[in-house]
Amino acid sequence: MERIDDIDLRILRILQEDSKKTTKEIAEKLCLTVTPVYERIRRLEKGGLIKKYVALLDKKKINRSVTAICMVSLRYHNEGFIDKFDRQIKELKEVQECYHMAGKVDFFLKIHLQSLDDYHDFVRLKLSRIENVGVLESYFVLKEVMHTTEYYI
Amino acid sequence: MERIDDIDLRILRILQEDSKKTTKEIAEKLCLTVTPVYERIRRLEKGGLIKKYVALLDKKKINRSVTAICMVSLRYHNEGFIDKFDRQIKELKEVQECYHMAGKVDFFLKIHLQSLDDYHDFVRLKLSRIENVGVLESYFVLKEVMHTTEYYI
DNA sequence: GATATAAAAGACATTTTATCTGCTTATGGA
DNA sequence: TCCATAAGCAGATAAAATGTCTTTTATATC
Repeated sequence: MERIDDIDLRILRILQEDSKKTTKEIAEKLCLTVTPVYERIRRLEKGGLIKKYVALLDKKKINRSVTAICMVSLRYHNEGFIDKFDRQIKELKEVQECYHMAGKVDFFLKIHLQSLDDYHDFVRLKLSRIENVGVLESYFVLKEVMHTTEYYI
Repeated sequence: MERIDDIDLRILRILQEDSKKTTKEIAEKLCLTVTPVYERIRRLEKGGLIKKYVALLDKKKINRSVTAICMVSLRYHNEGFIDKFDRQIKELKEVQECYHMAGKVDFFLKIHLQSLDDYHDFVRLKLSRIENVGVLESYFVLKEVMHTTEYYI
C-alpha cells in the first residue's frame, strides 16, 4: 500500500463516522468529483486499510445491558496452554474482546450479557471449565462513559 | 419499537458482519423480495436498534499498534468529581473506551497509540494531569486474540 | 524555463441499487 | 366466514455506484 495523503485521511474520518455517506456527499465535502473519491475508497479497501463495513447495534435494545471485564491468569504458561486458551475463548459467543496481556494478568476479556445471572453461568459453566484457568478477577461496568470504533487519524 | 422476529434477527446478523451487503443479496439469503427486507431495515434504523454504519480500519496499517488498558482510581468520590472526570476523558482522542466501574477501581480505559513512548506522554501530559486522579494501573496488549463489534443475537 | 510523463481529477454514459407505489396474500380474531 | 391488519410481491422510478475516456496537474529531466 502506497502512502496515504491528507485526502485519504479525510475520507477515512468520514467513513469511520458514517459509512453510508455516498461518494457524492463525500466528494462535495472535499470539493472533488465522485471519480477520485470513488477510486481512493476502492484503493483503501483493496489495500486492507479499510477492513470491513459493519452495522453497530444498540446494546440495550438487544438486551445486552451488562458489560463485564474479566482478568484471567493461567496456572501454567507453556506455549501450548496459551494457544489452547486462545482457541477455546474464541468459541464463546459472549466474549467480545480478548487480549493476551503483558504483566501479572494473562488475559483480558470483555463480555456482554443480559444479566448478572448470565455472568454467573458464564463463569461457572464456561470460563472456569477451560483447562488451566487460574485466578479470575471480575469487574462490572456501571456506566459506559465512551465507546467508539473510530481511530483518531 | 415493536418486537423483533426471527427475520429481523437474521438481517441484523448479516448487517453486523457486512453492512455493504445489498438489500437484494440479503433478500436472496432469506428467500424474500427486496421490499420487505428494505422496510425491515428502515424500521430497525428508525427504532434505533441499528445505531450507525461504520467503516472499521486496520489498526496496524494506520499505525496504532499499541493497545493499553488503564485502570484509574480517583482520590475523592463526590459526584461532581466523577462527572468532571467523564467530561475530561471524552476530550482525549487517544481513548477509545472508558467505563465507570463497580469495585475498587473506578475507571477502565482502553487506549490506542503508535508507541510506548506515546503512552508515556499520554500518562504524563494528559491522564495524570486530570484533577483527582489517584492510582493508575497500566497493562499492555501482547496479542489481540479476538475483537468483534458484533453481538451474538 | 520548456517539455515529457505519470498520476490525479473531471465529464459523462451505463449498470446496479435503493426507494416508492399499488396490489396481493397470509393471519388472527369477532 | 369475514373483516382488519400486517406482511409480502411486482414493477416503475430515482439515485448511486461503476466504468470509460478526456483533461488537468504535478513532477522530473533536460
